[in-house]
Amino acid sequence: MSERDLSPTQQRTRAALLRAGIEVLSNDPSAPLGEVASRAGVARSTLHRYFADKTALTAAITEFVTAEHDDALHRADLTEGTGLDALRRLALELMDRLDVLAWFLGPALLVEGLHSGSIDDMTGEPDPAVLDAAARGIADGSIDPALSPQWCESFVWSVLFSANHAPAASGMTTTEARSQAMRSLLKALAADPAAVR
Amino acid sequence: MSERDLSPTQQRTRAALLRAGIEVLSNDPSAPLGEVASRAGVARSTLHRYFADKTALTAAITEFVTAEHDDALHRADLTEGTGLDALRRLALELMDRLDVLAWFLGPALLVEGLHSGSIDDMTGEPDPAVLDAAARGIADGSIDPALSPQWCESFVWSVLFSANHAPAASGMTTTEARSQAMRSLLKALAADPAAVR
DNA sequence: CCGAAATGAAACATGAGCGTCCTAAAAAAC
DNA sequence: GTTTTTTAGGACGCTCATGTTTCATTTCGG
Repeated sequence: MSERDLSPTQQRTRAALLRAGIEVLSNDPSAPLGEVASRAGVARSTLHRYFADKTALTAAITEFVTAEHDDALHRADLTEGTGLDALRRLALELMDRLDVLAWFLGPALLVEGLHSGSIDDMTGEPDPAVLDAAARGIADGSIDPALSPQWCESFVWSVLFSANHAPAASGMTTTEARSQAMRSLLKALAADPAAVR
Repeated sequence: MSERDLSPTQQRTRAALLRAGIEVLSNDPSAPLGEVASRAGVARSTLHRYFADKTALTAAITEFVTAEHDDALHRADLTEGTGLDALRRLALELMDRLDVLAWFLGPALLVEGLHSGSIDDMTGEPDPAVLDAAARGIADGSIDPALSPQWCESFVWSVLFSANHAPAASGMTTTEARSQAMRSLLKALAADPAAVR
């Protein structure tokens, strides 16, 4: 009861609402629903016709973003090549979806809107595939053995966060931020940082 | 009208409220004020006696955290030594204050609670002293010339963010996270990453 | 121990966002 | 061009956090 069984028209408005929800709620999780609606170019009542609750909206958004994340994970093909190369491909894929994945960098880290609003629930998403790739990288000598797989994953997201906010915060362009982010990421993770072109 | 002219008793409750405010509101900026009060072990009316508005509370918190940040900046003595060493000292000082500086890593980045709640207001705090140190590091050959000063600063905060959340997200200890964070930071920024012990 | 200061607890009015519902208008499908 | 679908634009009651006020109680200072 989430996506199919919708007319083409409905699918587009639904998609617009999800996009708007990500844009608005990523910057201010407590923003009124009316703001999401107007951002989507839609009346508040219409939003409510597609998503009953605010929780229903956030759940749908999370589902949507998760799908995008899974797609990135799939295309990165983490089981291929050295561990470092896998994480490099992953970071590149994730960067191409930063506008959507901002959802994971904003409210999801703090509120984790799905279930509860409680404090200290498991923030972020420790993905086993990423942990495996990092562990493999440490084993195959491509990733710095002084780093733990958990840190590697956390660090990847940290760099993505910076790459996403740096353009707005300081005055650098998106491409500048991304290239420097990739360089910083690889140098930090590599067992042999000098080999980073 | 902010801190002095307070009895010792009042100073302690005020400090407790600020601490509680940081703890609670950093994780959920839209948390009820009653939650802040109870966290401080104080009645909601008492909180309101110290801070009229919610904006007054957040402003006082920001002032308090900013003071702590300035102190870290002072102790780091950014004008001393190479640029990379300066940033290293800065990161260490900031890490010792992560519990307080979490305020800058959470709501302040998104809501920037002081003035408006609008979107795309200047997120974060581009500090000229840090930019200068980074620029000096690039000039003196200690910092990777492929990185811009703006990115260096953004990256420092990014790593701090990760060091703060990694323990909760994955299962690593605080000391693990901090040591790996420092290593990652230095390797990424250094012009000669191999020289990082 | 006693006056002053500080707090706890509760009641209260207010406003904002939410969720529901309804009707006329617009847009799409045929 | 007509029918069906989808939307806009409200009105409405509800909940909840907020901010204010008052009064009894506790704690502090000398």
